[in-house]
Amino acid sequence: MPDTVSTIGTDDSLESPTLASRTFDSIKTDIIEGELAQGTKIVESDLALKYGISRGPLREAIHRLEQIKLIVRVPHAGSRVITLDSKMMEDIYMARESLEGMAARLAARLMPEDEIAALSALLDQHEAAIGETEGKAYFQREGDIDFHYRIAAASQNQWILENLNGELYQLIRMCRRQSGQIPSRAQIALGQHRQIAAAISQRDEELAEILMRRHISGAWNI
Amino acid sequence: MPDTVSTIGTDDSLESPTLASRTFDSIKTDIIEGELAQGTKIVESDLALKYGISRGPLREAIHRLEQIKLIVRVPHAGSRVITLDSKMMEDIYMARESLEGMAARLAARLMPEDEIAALSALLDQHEAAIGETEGKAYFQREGDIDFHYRIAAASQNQWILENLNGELYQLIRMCRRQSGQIPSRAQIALGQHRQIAAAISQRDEELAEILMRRHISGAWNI
DNA sequence: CAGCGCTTTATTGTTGACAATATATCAGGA
DNA sequence: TCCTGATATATTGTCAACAATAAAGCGCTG
Repeated sequence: MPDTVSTIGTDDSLESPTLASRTFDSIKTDIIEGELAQGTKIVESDLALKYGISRGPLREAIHRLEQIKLIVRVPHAGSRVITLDSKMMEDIYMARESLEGMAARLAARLMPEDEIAALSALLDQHEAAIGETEGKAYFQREGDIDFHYRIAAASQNQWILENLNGELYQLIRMCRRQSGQIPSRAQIALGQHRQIAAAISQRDEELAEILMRRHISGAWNI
Repeated sequence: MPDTVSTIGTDDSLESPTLASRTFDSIKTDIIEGELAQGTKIVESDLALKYGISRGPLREAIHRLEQIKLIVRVPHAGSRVITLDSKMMEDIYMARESLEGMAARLAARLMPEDEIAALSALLDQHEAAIGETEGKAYFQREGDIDFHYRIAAASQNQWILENLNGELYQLIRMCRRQSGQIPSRAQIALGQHRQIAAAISQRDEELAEILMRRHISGAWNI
């Protein structure tokens, strides 16, 4: 399942044109992957040394990471890797619920027919993947985000898309990856996805929004 | 109406501890106020000279402004002040609608009784202000945001609060201030605010959310 | 005269040194 | 012993010079 699945859009563009940009990507994955543990103190000189760059670009990378909320920074004192707690995750899931609900509504209004068909095909892929252990792991980790990403993109709302991709999905990925919580609800989630896709296909905005919100709030599962 | 009204929380903290921070605030208000016109090319050396600082902190300020979406920046090419178009404002209002709807729902669940009373008092102030020309101008410009801010704060959802305050309200203020569009619906808006406050007071989450969403989407008026 | 390519210029990206601030260490007194 | 205060250290904030990139200007050729 090569190309239909790589739409995750995390801006991990290979070969960014600027040092700060590349470093930003590196640190970001390091944090999400858990290589840089939660709460770790970030010392600019150390990291600059580690990545073999000067403090200037590194500082820019840190600032961007702060905006993404992967790093918390207090002036003159320093910065630390964020520590996820359940309150924060709850906040994030609620924001996501409302935003993705709206995205689903807009998608029902605006998604082109061919994209709806592609969405359906994606769900077929997922269904095929469930059952195979490898496929299952994939499905529950990254692949599933694809479904949500496509709906966000179909909303044609730049602000919602950027915030979901840029911030919320990152934090959710990080939480997943590190708590190792693999929500074994693949079958249920797939069914809900199918319902949502159906609502979009029928251009039922109201239903699409309700189903998406229920899907997110009810499960804490992407 | 001194202290009950100054809760706008734009982080324009007088005497920020760092140069970059102060410069960020300055440029931000310059852009919102229209002093720096939309689409203006930002030249780092020029601005650094203008504000009497080095390019380092200025760059940090620019990056932060980029995150707030007040500046758009293309690598190696330069940055320009954002130019608001109706599509962007529509996106923003839809995001706001969903986010503030959720905030209203949470506020209905969590807002302490005394804050609800204060909210009511605020609306009384607003009512008194309507009619006086000065008060009217104030009400329709900044004061009204106060109502929405308090609900966002009462949601106790950090993510929603930060995004509303940090980004969305700024852009809306900018749009208002520059298009000079003073929506003369003060009376209607006040009535809707009262309804929302009532729903919160009765702890009716569903209704609070619906009313808030209708208030925002129906009017494009804060 | 239009279009292409080179050279020049302006602007951004990067660097290492310096200044300012906060944290940690340690001595002294209650 | 524990707290208070000053000193020392480490870390961040700021600066000015340097390198790299992209845009502008110019001559050349068809």
